[in-house]
Amino acid sequence: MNIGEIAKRAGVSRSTVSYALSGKRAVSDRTREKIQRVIDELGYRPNASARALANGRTRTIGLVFPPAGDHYTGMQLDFIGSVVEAAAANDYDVLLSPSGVDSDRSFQRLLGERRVDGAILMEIRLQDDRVDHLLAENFPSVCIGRTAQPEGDWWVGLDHTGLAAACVHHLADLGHRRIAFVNRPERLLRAGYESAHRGLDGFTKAAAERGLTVRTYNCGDDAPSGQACLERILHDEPATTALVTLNEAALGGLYRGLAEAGRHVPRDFSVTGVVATRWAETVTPQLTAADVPAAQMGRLAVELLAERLDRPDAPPRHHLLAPPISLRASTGPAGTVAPATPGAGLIA
Amino acid sequence: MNIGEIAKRAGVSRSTVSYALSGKRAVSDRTREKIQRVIDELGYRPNASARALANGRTRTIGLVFPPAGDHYTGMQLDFIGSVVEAAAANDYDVLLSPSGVDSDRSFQRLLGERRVDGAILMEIRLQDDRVDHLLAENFPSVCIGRTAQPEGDWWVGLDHTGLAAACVHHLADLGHRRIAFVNRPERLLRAGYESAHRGLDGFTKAAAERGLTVRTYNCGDDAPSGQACLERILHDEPATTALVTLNEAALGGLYRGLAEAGRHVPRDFSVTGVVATRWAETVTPQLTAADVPAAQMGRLAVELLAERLDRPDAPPRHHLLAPPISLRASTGPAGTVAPATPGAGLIA
DNA sequence: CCCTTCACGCGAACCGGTTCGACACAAGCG
DNA sequence: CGCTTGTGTCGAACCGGTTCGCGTGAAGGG
Repeated sequence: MNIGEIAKRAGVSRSTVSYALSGKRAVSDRTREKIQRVIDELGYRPNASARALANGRTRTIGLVFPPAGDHYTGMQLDFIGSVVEAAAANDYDVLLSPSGVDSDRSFQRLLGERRVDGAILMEIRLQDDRVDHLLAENFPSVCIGRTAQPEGDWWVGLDHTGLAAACVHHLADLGHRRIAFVNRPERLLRAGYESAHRGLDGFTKAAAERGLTVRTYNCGDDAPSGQACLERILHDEPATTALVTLNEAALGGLYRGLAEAGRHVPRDFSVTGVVATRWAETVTPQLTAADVPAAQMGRLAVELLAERLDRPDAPPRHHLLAPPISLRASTGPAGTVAPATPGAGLIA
Repeated sequence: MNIGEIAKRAGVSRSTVSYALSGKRAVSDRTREKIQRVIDELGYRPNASARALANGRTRTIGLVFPPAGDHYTGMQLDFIGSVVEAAAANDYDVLLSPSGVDSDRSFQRLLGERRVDGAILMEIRLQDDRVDHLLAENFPSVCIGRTAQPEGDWWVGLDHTGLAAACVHHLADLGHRRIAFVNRPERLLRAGYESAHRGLDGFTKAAAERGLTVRTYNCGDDAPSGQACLERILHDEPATTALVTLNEAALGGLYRGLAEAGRHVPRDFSVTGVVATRWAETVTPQLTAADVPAAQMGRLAVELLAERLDRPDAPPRHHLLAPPISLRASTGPAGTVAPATPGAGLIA
């Protein structure tokens, strides 16, 4: 079931079969039909490895998606799904690599052994050795996220600074004066995760601008951590009336903490942040949040990469997205009422 | 940067380099070291396509994960993550294919073009043409889930029938007499999705055994659908006091619906089902549920596949898992109190 | 001292495609 | 009729590895 077998049965040479398939040279209708008949009959499909070896293209892209922590977040799932689908639409396969750093074995396999034509990197850090490495080698890649110096690179990014700031302004406009910021885990912040840093920056600056009293927290990527974090927030400053979060995995826990503290959302306490639509709609009340347009970002990343692969010396391109805040049900005016006490939130 | 270049610089033949690397024939220490030095210096890594072509193994496995609907569910994410990690531990890469059926282009690429050594299939249907196809071709594969006739195949499955029944018994033991079943979307049930069918079966039979009054529902894989579904449940039978669900994506919506109907969980209404730990802990109150041990299942699937690849004519193996129900906070005794009225759930 | 044995290395063939140069043949032109 | 042009096909080389058979030289045994 290889090209030689097809050639033999069709009574032509291997090269003619190849040309009939690729169309790169003219083949007479009669010959082509004869070949096609044999191919259909035998269900022949050209071997991908042989083809990749011969023409240097694997038609596979690598998706480097390090686990953010012990597990994956819902947002990562959305990215993966959208990348895979966009890739399939462009006739690319997607190879997954759970690599966090340059030196990971899986990263080496993907790139060093040329298993992929190009790569899409997720979970970008401000200083990212993977990105540096690829840039130095001029290896075709596109980042979902951007480093501290993204100039000259290809990426699709989210304006975390602006989004976090927008959340602050939204709350300030509603009259909130004491708000908390619930970030990703400290480990990720220390590692230099872009969203954690830029989000914190945007939050801090906007809060200063508006003269708000703020505290910032790191919180594990899971519901129990979220609950614990909320308890800490109310313990540190009971007069807090709102929070902004980037941590969608903790969201359920934050809500639970509020419920247990007797704070009714949104009457006694407003919650907002940067969270993908799908997850924002899962909680009760639905979260007013800046959307993370994961599907769009995945698609854009694949399209940029496809372009870069087609024209190896095209100038770098990028997309910086700043989606709007979707107003749902989790924010409201800072009450003129006194800080809630347990039970106060219970009058429907 | 190919093996010939290395050979030239080390002053040996290409075959010697190959043997030095693979260890399949003796190479003198002196020669090996000389070769190794050149390799380290140039950062050489053998080309994966060439290697795959030569020895017929790609060291890549395919993960076929059709989107369950418009999007992916959290459980799928857990499977993907665990498969990727287990594969990396076994020195395999993972190629993703969003194929639902046999004839999908991506499925053809993966298998027909021999991009992968073997495949792991997710989202199995009772009658599944992908599985039939692979079985007929004796293509090395392992299913996460099982078809109606799983004998003779390789799979890792969950005893959905037993788990759904266990949920029913748990609720019946607590005194609930009227319970609802919230299944996956009707489209998936009609398509023959294993979990939807076996879960429904187990639920129905156990309920009959216990003489319960039940209604079953299909529900979209998202929170708004869950909320709508819950409204329908209470509209159809206001005396319903509990529900069992397989639909983790709808869970947030079910809870919201209960809250809006003024039913307090677990005092007025019990909720349980089959849901992965991570997601069960996200909702408030945390869900009492049969765990879906996704990490373990992914790992087992990879291990089975690795075994099958190493020994092509090993007899079929499988694992049927029946995890216990984790008691959390969402179920309680059927109240002797009258059905809740709005507001009644608010006395903390 | 000769013959066997073994360790080590080399060249060639092969995996299954793609692609280039050459060639045969027919058609078109003066 | 000879010459150019164009069309369709073929053979060979190549991509970058792996593997088999063989040759060489040194060591070991009788």
